[in-house]
Amino acid sequence: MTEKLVNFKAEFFKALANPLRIRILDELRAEELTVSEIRERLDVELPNVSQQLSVLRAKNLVVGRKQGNNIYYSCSDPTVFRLLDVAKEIFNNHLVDLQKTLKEL
Amino acid sequence: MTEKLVNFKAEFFKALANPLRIRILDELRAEELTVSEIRERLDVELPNVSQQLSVLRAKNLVVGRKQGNNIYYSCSDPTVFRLLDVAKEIFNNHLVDLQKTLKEL
DNA sequence: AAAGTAATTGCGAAATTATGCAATTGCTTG
DNA sequence: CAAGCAATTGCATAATTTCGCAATTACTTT
Repeated sequence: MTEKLVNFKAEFFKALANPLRIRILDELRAEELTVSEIRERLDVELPNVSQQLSVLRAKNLVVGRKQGNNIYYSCSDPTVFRLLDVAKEIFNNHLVDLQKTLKEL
Repeated sequence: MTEKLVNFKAEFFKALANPLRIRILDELRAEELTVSEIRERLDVELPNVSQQLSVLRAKNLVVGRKQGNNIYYSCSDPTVFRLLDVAKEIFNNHLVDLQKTLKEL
C-alpha cells in the first residue's frame, strides 16, 4: 500500500471520527436536508453543523445542492452507510464478548 | 441511534484515523506478528509501534498473546478488515468520480 | 434599496492527539 | 543474580480539533 493511499485512508477515517459528523450522516440516510433542518434535529448550533458539513464536504462524503435560500445536503455515496453499519456490527460483536465475559464471572 | 453507539463509532473511527495504525492493521491481515516484527516491516521506532498498538488494543481492534519474551499481536475481529475493504470501495468510487471530472476538462 | 432568512467564515480558548526520547518493566538466558 | 532483549510507560512539546460567538456573505422578498 502506497504512502499516499494510507494517508488518504487516515484522512477519510478522521472525517468520520466525530460524533456530530456521524449523527449528521445518519440523518442523511433517508432524505436530503438543509443545514437548518439538521440543526433542529440534532439540537446544536448552526455554525457547528455548517463547520462539520464542510469537513464532510472536503472528503466528498456529502454534497450540497443550492435552492433559493437553502442548501440541501445529501450523502454522495451510499456505501458510506454500509461502512457505518459494519461499524455497528463490530460494536455488537464487542457487546457479545462483554456478555460472555460477564457470564463467566 | 443511541449516544453510546454514536460515541463508540466515533472512537472507533478515531482509532483508524492514523496512517501508522492503518499500516499496522494491514500487516496483521495475514498473520500475527510481534511488535519488533511490525517495527522492522514498517521501519518506525519501537515505542511508536507500541503506543499505536495500545490505542488499537484499547478499542479492541487487536489482541496480544504473550509467549516468552515476545508478544504476538493479531486482529481480534476480522469484521475490521471488512470495514477497511468497504472503505477501499468508497475510495475507488471517489477515484472514478475524479477520473470522470478529469476527462470532462 | 432595505430588511430578513440561510449559511459560512473568522477567531480565540479549551481539550485532545501526536511524536520523540529517556526511563522502566518483564521475562529469559548465561 | 546479573546481563540482555522485548515491550511499555512517562513526559514534554508541538500540532490539531472542537465549539461557541460575532461578523460576514448570499440570496430573496418587500
